Amino acid sequence: MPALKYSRQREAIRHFLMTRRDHPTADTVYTCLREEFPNISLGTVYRNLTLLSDLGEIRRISSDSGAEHFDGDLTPHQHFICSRCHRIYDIRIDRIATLLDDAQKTAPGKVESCRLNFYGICEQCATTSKA
Amino acid sequence: MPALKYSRQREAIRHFLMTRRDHPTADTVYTCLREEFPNISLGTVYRNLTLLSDLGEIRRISSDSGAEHFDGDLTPHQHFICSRCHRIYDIRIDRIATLLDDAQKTAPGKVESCRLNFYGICEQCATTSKA
DNA sequence: ATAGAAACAATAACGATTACTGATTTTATT
DNA sequence: AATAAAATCAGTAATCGTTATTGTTTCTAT
Repeated sequence: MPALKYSRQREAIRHFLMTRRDHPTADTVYTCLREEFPNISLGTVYRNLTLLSDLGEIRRISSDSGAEHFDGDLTPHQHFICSRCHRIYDIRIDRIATLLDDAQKTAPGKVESCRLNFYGICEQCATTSKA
Repeated sequence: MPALKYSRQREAIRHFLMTRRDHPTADTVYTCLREEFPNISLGTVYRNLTLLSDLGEIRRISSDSGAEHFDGDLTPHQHFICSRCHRIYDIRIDRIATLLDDAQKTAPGKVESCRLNFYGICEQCATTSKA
């Protein structure tokens, strides 16, 4: 692990994610940051997103359906993903620790974390489709 | 939903997945089926994998780290994914129904299913890295 | 046997991500 | 403050997984 050197771009990416309640993709981060850094590169965004998530400062959400999403909220929570519009909502479940214990009983290795996504149709899609 | 017409390729793909205990990617399916169908196309494999998972006859596993994996085992189970070698192991957790109920309490929509993956280092990787 | 529809093989196209290159910024040292 | 080494950058090309297209083959119902 090489020493991290400060970079304005990385700080901006981190800050951007912290202030968002949704879960942007790399491309969204890129597009939004171009206002502050008109010639930031998409490669820079990807590199720093990977860096930050390796450091555990942001979370990576594999939402399935194309691109990965990123989450600056590190408090323990899960996601409800709408199967129609693919929006990602935060939800909170207790008992995650118990889940990990349960899994450890039969897992062929040391269980370190879990990822728990729920799927369904969100209220917004449910109401609009009734029309 | 158009009527499904029989195809030898699709049956072979289904059968292949049923007889595997690991969780092959589309590319693995493709490579292995080429022994039986020397000029099967990768597009055919993808199309039928999508078809079968839409029909609910196989499961799609978003393992993160590149390609998607497919699982012919429909019995309720979860996966333990090694963060080092990315192998996917089956594990079984009860209480999934309870989880869905919990999620429904705060979810902004109708919860239909969940995907629960556990992450860690598998025993095989743990022992080999000690060397 | 035959005609229409669905599935096919082959290949091109696509979107997301990574790798490469030479220029710029940061940091440590004078 | 000037400078040198190293990390990071912007820009771009390349890669990878997947999907779409096209003209041919295979099913299935008549």
